[in-house]
Amino acid sequence: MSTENIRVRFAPSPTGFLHVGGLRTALYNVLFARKHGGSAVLRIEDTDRSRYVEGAVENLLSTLEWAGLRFDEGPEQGGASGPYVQSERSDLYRAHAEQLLAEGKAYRCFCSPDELAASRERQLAEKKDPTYDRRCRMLSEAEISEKRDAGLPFTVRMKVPLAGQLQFRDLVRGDITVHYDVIDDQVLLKSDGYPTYHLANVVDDHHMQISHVIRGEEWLPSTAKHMLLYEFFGWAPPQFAHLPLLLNQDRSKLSKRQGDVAVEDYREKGYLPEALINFVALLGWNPGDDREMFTLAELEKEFSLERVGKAGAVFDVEKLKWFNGQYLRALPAEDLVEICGPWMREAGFDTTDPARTRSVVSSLTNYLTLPSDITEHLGLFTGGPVHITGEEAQNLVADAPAQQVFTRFVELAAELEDWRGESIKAMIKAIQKDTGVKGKQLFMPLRLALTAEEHGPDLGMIAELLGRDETISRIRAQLR
RNA sequence: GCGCCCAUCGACUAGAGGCCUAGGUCGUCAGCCUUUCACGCUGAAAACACGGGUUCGAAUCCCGUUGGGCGCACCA
Repeated sequence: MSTENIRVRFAPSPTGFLHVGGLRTALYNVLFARKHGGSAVLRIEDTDRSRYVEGAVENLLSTLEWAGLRFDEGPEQGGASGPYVQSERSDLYRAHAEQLLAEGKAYRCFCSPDELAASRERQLAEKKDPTYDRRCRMLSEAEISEKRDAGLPFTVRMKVPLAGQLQFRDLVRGDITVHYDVIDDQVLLKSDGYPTYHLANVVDDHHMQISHVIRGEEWLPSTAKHMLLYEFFGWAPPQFAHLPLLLNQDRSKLSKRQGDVAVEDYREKGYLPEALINFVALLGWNPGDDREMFTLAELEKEFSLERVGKAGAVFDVEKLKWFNGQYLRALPAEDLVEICGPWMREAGFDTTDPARTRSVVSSLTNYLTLPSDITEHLGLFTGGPVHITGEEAQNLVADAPAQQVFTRFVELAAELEDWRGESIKAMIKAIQKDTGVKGKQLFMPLRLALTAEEHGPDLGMIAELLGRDETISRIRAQLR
């Protein structure tokens, strides 16, 4: 593939939060740009005033930054093709609509939204395809002037050829053919003067010199309209690559109501950006071999559109969790402490002693998929009397061998020189020797006495973190 | 309804006519490791939607069927 002047864009509309599908689209765009030494442009598509959401742009930017995706041009960093917010480019779209009007490639439509809606319903009722009947396309000059003089609001529609077909090549799907007779006379300019997506994205992609349009498959059917517009304007179209959709468990387009779809949701739950990126990168793309763990930098080297699949991919949170656990466990201890800290404090755990906090986190690392999971295990190290529930467990602690172990434990623990995991374990070995109790009979009562749980991290570590006094007191509490 | 697109284990996927007794990963199950659990390790079950072609030979090419998705807004 030619590498000169590769320019791609990610063009979200700020209607709320960044969708994970959007994240993947942004990722693939950035990867493609980096791979080919090109530029990644971020463009805000906010031409729908009615869907404006306060703070959505800021949120979008901060989320992309969190994910580690950097753009070369955009509303924040600027660039030679700005402005990068469509609502600030209205004049440009209007001028181009005027040009099409002047050249007879578009026409004014005075039909009101209500009329159109009624017409649509009528057609649906008659089981016909809901298409615009093009009545305003036949308007005479006189009729047009009359309506304009009357101050009737109008939209600008593109004049789609009545017959024939159009073909274009998609980088992931190959040649695609669309017949003109199924394409509506698409509205290009709304009556409020703002452009529709179709006009704005073509005009902007051209003026921003976008070489490759990498976007979701939901745009595939309307790409024909875009190709036609390029033709109308006499511009060379960019290359298109339509990515397979991200799907719910039931294989419908990934949406809310069926789990989290906002990147922010995952961020708040404690997923690491590295894990999300790695996971989402593999939804529709693969390196061609068995590797699965990829950093952003590695992806930038490996990515290619040729290896993007065509079929939709189900967003499987289970695998995302696995990735997150992998990345969490690979983290340096200090980083993990930092990440888990807020969750621990929120759960009421005292993290003022750095060494102790670090030990607690380290002992629990293997139990974590999400950093918040740590709160479920903190009880092991917090004060208070231990309540052993369950008949079997209670019997185990009350049994003679256990009592022997406890007695000896208390004796030795009081004299143990340094209270560390290793030496505590050695001490337990000594207890085994002294009492003759071993294996499960030895360890389980101790574990129960200290934590009331049958499972958990290394006993020596737990005792160390509990501290000598607390450990002894808990064992004493079980003495009969 | 019409149009476009898609179709390999439950999920993500490898596979570009013989290398396929269909490979890897998540999940599931079993074993090992461990005082226990978790982590880790080893192994197992698990898929080419169906029907026709083409070919000496098809998961791979063609056609059809079925299934699924998306689109058909003065939303993007």
